Amino acid sequence: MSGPLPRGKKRLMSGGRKVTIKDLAAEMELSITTISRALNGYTDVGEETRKKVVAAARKMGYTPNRNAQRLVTQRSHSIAWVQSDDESKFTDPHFVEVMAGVLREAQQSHYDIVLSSEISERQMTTYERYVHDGSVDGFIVDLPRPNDPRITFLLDAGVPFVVHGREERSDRYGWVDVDNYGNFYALAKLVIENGHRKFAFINGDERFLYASTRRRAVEDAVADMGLPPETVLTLEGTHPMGEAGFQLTELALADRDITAFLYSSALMAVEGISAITRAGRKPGTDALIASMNDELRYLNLAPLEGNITLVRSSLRAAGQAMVAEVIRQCERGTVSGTLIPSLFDLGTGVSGESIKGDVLFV
Amino acid sequence: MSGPLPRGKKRLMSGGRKVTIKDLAAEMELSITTISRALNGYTDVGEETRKKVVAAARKMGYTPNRNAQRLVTQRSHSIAWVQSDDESKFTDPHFVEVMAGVLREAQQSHYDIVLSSEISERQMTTYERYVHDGSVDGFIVDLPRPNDPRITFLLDAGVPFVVHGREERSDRYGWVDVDNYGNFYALAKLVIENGHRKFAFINGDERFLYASTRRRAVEDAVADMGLPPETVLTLEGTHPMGEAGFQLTELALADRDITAFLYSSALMAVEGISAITRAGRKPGTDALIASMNDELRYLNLAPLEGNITLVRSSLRAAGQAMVAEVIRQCERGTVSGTLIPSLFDLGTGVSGESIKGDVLFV
DNA sequence: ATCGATGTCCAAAACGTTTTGGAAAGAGCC
DNA sequence: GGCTCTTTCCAAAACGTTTTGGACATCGAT
Repeated sequence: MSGPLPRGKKRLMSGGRKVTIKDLAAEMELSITTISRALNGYTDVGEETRKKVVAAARKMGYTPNRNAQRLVTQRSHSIAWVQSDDESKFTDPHFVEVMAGVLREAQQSHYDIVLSSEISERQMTTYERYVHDGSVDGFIVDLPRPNDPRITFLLDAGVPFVVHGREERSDRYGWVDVDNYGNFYALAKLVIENGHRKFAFINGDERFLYASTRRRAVEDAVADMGLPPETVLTLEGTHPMGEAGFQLTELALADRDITAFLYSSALMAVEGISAITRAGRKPGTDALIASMNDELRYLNLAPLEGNITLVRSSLRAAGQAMVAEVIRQCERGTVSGTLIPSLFDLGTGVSGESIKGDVLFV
Repeated sequence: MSGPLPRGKKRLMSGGRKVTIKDLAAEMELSITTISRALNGYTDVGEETRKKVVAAARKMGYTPNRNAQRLVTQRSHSIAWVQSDDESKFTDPHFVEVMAGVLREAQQSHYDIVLSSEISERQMTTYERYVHDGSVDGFIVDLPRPNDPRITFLLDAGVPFVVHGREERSDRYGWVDVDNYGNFYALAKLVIENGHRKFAFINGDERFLYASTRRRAVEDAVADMGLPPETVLTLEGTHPMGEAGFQLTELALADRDITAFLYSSALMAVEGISAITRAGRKPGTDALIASMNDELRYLNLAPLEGNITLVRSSLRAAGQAMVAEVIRQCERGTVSGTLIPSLFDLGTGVSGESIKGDVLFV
């Protein structure tokens, strides 16, 4: 009992070769032109022939060779996402959340995501290579910094890309962003309006624009409310992890005048809350807690519900929007910005009464 | 003052075309054969010409078209990693840790990682497509289940792949794994040898092999030590997140006979410890805590140091080993398994004395 | 009958590489 | 001078598609 191995679908020609368009053309006694055009839905092939071609293609297990397609069409249907290989950034849980959105949208649009990591110094060479060797059609740029060289390069190269965030040049490129300024201005205002005269702001890494923007927003709010700059104690977490949230909160707790805590990330907020609890204070009543909530799937905020004021925004939605934007640029040539909506969930303030606030939706 | 835009490096020919090997050949008055062979380090081109070719290629900014190379060589230098789109699995922080290793190794070996997510039902179509359209050379298979259809398919297709874990067929494919059985057998034995007669085992999702193997190991250890099965209360976390660690520990705390807690993941352990603390017991003295430690970068275990027995193993190293294995299969045709080492860090037991144990390194 | 549309089909070129199978020139040897 | 061996180069084929620019009927209208 020897012979060819039984396979679910036959996908190989005799000799172990994969089925090509030529095999299909020979089998059907048609030209490869007709096969190609039938499969790609052109109108210049008869309805009956098209059906037969599609059927035969399925039967023989024909799948067009992606690299041949890419070579001739000059489009790869792939998007690059280059990560910096720095410990702090890369293992950030926020990243996974964005990625979930990126991958979902890519899958639905039949694009591939080419992911790579590279140490900062050599990152630009990776971008150059991808631009010039035709392996991707566009780029996703994450966590922009001021005057980000990646943006400079991509703008100059004239290649499609999207940035997760805005800076000076954001009218010239595609971006997806949350209203960092508006959200944190509103949060700081909320804190002050609820009677707090000194509060801590546990921020993210201010080398990144999202964090420096948030600091500016909080400081502006303090100033606009006619309070002195010392009203807010801003502490910078060099990476947005829980660890920093705990330590920085302990630092802030040393100042007994501080009655409210504003966090840049819910990940830091939960750790901060555990520091506050350990210090013998009750979050939500002894201290007002407010935070950005990026909807990290593995972070359970339910136990805190009601005791914390959150401005919720989906990083996953941002990921989806980014891929959609790059694809639009590739296929329609349009460039646009997308603001991801934020939703306010008000919690409780000092001695448990619920927070007053007018901003419910941004 | 009009004219061509100044560029750092000229990479385009007049007309905006990218520099091809033909342009380079024309410029140098050599054949494209010679250019190609010079650039690829063949010995049949003179040393002087090679130097000149390399210099000219750099000067003109020539980068070989990846898709043309792929078409003619029939190798893509890419590896696919298909994720299931299920919430629970995909947002697992352990995944990011593995990915860090995967990307680092891929970058060093000049391979691209093509990442995609797909709902379970349609996952196999994605695999089929990647196998047949030539877009990748091999696959990474994550979190295998018993009789995993992905393994069946890839084995049948005869394409390079590596699995993060072992099952019945693991002598026929490349794998990378930690000694789940050995580690958890040793941990359970340690718990029992230190005098505990009833303990909880907070396991991961037992639909996955790593978790069912761990359960088997723990149960075997209990039996081998001559104790009844009720000695261990195994609780299954449907996903290996903190949340489950908290809730399942609370469940186990209801049984006052339980004096030790064994966790499948440090992520669950920290949450469990917070539940134990909340219940008024002191981890490390009132209760023995033991756990697997996958070295998640964002998880700070320092505060627990000394009070928890950990078996440490790097998921990042596993990621690196996986990529290396797939590449070896592609380039050398060899298939092999790699066991990632584990290190025991002993903590303290009941009333604070340090844990007794003979297994220090697996 | 002729002409222009219309509906189907196809041969050949093109995409940018690598590889195969030599060719040409010189060196060394008898 | 003829022979082989090396060194250095190259023309042409091949990889598997898509696209261009027709060809060839058929059909209606003139």
